[in-house]
Amino acid sequence: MPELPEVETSRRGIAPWVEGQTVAKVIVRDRRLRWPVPMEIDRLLPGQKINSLRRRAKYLLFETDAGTAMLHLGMSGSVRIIDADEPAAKHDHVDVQLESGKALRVRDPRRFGSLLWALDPYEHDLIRNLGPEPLSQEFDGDYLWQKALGRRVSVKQFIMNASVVVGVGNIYASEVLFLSGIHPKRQAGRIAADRMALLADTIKSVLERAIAAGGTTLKDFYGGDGEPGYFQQQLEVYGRDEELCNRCKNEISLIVLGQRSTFYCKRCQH
DNA sequence: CGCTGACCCTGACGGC
DNA sequence: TGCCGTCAGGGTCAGC
Repeated sequence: MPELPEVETSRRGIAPWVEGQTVAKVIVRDRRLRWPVPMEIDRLLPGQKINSLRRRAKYLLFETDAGTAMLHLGMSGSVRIIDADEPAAKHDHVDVQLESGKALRVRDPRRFGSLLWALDPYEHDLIRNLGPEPLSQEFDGDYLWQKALGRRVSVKQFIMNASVVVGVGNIYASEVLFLSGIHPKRQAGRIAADRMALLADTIKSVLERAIAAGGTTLKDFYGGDGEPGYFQQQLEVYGRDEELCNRCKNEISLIVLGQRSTFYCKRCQH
């Protein structure tokens, strides 16, 4: 469910409710996420003030003087702000209660997400070796082109590789390649510099556009379940196999690359 | 080092 | 109504 735009939208939505707040109590109902929720979360977080809520890749970082809680939403995770006494439903695995009387509730049916603890999250094994943020200055066509030198993997798998660039999930990978006119199976190392520049620019603009859209439709962080659907009307190819390409009216194709569904237009992408 | 495929888990959905 | 197979937007890891 959460791609980078949704994680960023979640961050912006909950930040005003948690930043500067002190944690009153932590309730872990189910420790079995991608990795077991470490005891530090229960032991060290209470009493700490959340200095800031940042995002690195798809991790939400709750920074305190004692350390940082790292939350990843995986495939099916979501977070929202609730009244602390609201009854928990199935899959509501963790509550972080705040002194304001509100609580941050983490829900994750498939439990592919994670909640970890680090003294310095930027040195954590899962974050240390990540590629640049797509919306940062250091990510551009030159970087992508350099990074792709000699790489034979498909460009779609290449841009979805978090050590290349973070935050390009399966939906936006297909979208971005369509908008760039690049065939998803094309080998990464066989793309000319000018086309890589277009690809990098398209990644930035699509993610920015999706964040902007998310900001208007994921507004309800108390009651709602955060179901997306907002970008759906703007999708050009994702989930549209056998429908017609908006640009050339040819049928959109579906293939599998790296075990992930991949949508593209045979006529528009080369 | 680069790359591939198995795997983690629950729920939704379509076909019968 | 229920059962079964398939699929899902995340990522790590072992092994070649």
